[in-house]
Amino acid sequence: MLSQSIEDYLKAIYEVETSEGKVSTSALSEKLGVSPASVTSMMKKLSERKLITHKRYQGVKLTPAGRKIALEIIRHHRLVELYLKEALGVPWDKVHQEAEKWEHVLSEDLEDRIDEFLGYPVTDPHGSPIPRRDGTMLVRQCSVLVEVEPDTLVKVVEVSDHDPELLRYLGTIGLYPETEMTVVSKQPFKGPIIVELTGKEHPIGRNAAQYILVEKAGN
Amino acid sequence: MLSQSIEDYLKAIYEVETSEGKVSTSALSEKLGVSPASVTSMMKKLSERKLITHKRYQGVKLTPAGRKIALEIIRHHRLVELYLKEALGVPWDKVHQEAEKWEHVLSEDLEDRIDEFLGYPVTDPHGSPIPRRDGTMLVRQCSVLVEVEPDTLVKVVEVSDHDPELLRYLGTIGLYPETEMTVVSKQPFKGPIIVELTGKEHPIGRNAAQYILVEKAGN
DNA sequence: AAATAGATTTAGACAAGTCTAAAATATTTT
DNA sequence: AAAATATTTTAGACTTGTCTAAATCTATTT
Repeated sequence: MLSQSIEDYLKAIYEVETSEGKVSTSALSEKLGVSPASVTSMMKKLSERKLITHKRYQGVKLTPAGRKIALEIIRHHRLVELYLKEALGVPWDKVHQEAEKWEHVLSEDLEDRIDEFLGYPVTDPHGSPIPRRDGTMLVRQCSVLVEVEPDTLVKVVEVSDHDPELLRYLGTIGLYPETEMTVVSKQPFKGPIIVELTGKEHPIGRNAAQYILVEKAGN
Repeated sequence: MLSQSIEDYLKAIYEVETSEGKVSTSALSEKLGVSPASVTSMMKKLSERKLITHKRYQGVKLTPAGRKIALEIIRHHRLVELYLKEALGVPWDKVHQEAEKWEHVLSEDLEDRIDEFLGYPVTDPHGSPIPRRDGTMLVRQCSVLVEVEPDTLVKVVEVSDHDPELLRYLGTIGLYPETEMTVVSKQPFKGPIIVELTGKEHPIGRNAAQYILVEKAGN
C-alpha cells in the first residue's frame, strides 16, 4: 500500500505535468503546501521506487507506473465527486474538498459499485474526464474561454474545481458543463468577458475565464 | 483534528470498556494489533489530552470528552455500514472493513446527509445501535444466545461484526437482526446450539453464539 | 563574463507512532 | 510468604514526512 502522502504527490505531479508541461520543485511545493525541501526529499523516495524520474535541478517526470497510480487516484477523486453530487446532493462547490479525503480510502470493490450506480460516467461534475480503470482517459479538443473571439456560440466543457467561490458564482448564473452560451464581448484592459446565457448577460473575470474550457457549439 | 490513530484508540477503549468493564493494556494491544509498549505510550498522550484517566499498572478509563469522541467515531462507523449496504448493496460481511476506513474521513455535513438519506436510522446492519449526534445511545435489554434456555422463541437483536465468515454463514441460514427463531436445543459438551428458523434447523457453535444477542419474542 | 537573484538540494532537527529488550510491578502458584 | 509467571512500563531506536537554515546550482541582468 502507498501512503496518502505518496498518492498526493503523484497526483500533483500528474496535474502539473498536464497543465504546465514541466514539473518543478517549486510548483509542487506550492501546489501541495509543503516546503521545497520536503518536495526534494519525497522526489528521492519516488525515484527509488521508480514512480518518477528525477534529474537534479531539472524537474521530474512520471514513469508509466507512476502515471498509472496517479490516474487511479484521479479516477477515485472524480468518481467520488460525481457520486456525492448525484447520490447525496452535495453542491458542486463542495464535492472537491470531500473527494480529497475519500480518494484515498476507496476500495476497488466500492469503486466498481459507484461506477455502476452512476452508469459508467465519463465526466465529473466539473466536466473533467474520469480516467478509465485501464489508465486511459478521454482527450478532448477545447479552448480556453479567455481566448474565444466575441460573437461565438460555445458549449462549456469543463470548469476548474480549484476555487469553490468561482463555482458558486457560476452556479448562480447557470453556467455548468454542457451549457451553451454566447461570448458577447471582451472588455479591454483585461476587463471581464461578457457571456449571454438563458437570455441574460453576465460578466466573467479574465482570471476566471482562464479556468473555463469550451468548444465551438452548434452552428 | 485528531489523528486516525487517536481515534482508533479511543474507539477501542470504548469497546473494551463496554464489553469487559476493565480496560487493560494487553486488551488494547490485542484489539489494535500493536505492541503493549505502543499502547502505554499512547495512553500517556491521551492522558495528557484529558481524553482518558490512567493509573499506572491499573487500566484506563474514558473521560466524558474521550467518550464523546469515541461515540462520534462509532456513529460514523455504523452510519457508513448501513449506508454502504442500503445505497450501494455492499454485503453485510464486508461493510465493517470499509467502514473502518471511512469513519475517519466523514465530514459532519456528509454525516447529516447520510443520516437523512437513511431516514435517521437507529441500528446498523448488524443490529448495533447507532449513537446519536448528542453522544447518547439507545440501551437495550437482551441476552446472549448461548445462555438462552431451549424451547424459547427469540428475536435476534444484534450480531457481532468482527468475523466476516460468521456473518456469511448466518446470512446463508437467514439469521439477521429482527429475525425470529426458536432455540431448539443445546448440545452437551460445548456442542452447538440448534435453532429453528423458517422451518429448518441449523447448528450454531457455542463460540459463535457468544456473539449473537437476542431478546425473548412474541408471547 | 561576472554578479546577482532565484530555485533546488543538503544537512540536521523534530513530531507521531511504532518496535524490541530490559526493568518494574502485579498476580498466581506452590 | 516466597517463588514463579504474567503484565505493564521504561528506555532507546526506527520510519515517515515534515521543517529551517545553509550550501549549491541555474538563470538573468548588467
